[in-house]
Amino acid sequence: MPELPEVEVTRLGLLPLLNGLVYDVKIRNHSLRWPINPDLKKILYRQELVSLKRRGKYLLAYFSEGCLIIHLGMSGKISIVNKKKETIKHDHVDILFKVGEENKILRYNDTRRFGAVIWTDKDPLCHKLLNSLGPEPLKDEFNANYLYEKLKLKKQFIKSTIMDSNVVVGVGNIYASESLFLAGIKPQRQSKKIKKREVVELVKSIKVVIKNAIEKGGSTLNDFYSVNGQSGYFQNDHKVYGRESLGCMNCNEKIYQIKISQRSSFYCKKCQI
DNA sequence: ACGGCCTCCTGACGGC
DNA sequence: TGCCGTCAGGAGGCCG
Repeated sequence: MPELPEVEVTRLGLLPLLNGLVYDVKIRNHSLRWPINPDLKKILYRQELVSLKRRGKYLLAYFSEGCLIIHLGMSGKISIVNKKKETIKHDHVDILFKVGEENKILRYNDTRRFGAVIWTDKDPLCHKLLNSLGPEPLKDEFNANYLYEKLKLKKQFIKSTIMDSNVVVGVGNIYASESLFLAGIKPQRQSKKIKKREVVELVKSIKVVIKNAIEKGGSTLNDFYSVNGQSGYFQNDHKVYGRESLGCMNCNEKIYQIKISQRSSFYCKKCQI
């Protein structure tokens, strides 16, 4: 599920845990992408959750003495539950908080276990997983001049480049196809051959696509508490992703599906040059 | 340094 | 019904 918008929606959903004190940690399965620190319970005990930030698709839970870096991988979900809620398959981690008079549990579920829960007592932005990340797509540092300079050096396909988190964070497989469609650029164009005026469109498109998705996700934020963190933005709204052999929403020509670096990519041969 | 490929893992789905 | 291949929203790591 999680592309950047989903992670941002998750972050917002966790805000009610702020200022909570950890009184227990339960780890049912340590083997995520990297093994969870076996001392995590000892480490987090009595620490306060001070702030919740996001960098790309990484969720940063700052505690009094360090930071928990959480990545949702392909199938990770976080929800807030209470003690009565029974665990289901793949509920790997619970962090139990006392927030004011209430007990609240942060529950991490991840079917495929490509996600990560990493403790660091240093600045998480200096962690090797985060220290070379590119700009956030919605910030001004991500602009046409910046991207054009990056693309100038790149031989790879444009779709691969915009999905490279060292170029810009948060553009996943869906939004890469969607942004390129909106910008009128074929996913298999060589990056260095994209004209400046096309880069201007591409940057605009990425910002629009990401912003829309966050808004959609935000509109289902109420579900966060009641169900299990899943939000509803994901379903429709895709102009090309998953629409192979259907009619293009602009011109009605058929949408093609190709593989680029093993990932499905969708585009319209007529609308994208 | 770069880019392309493989990999981790579970589950859903389609074809035979 | 079952078995097998393929595919899935990520991204680090390895190799040429």
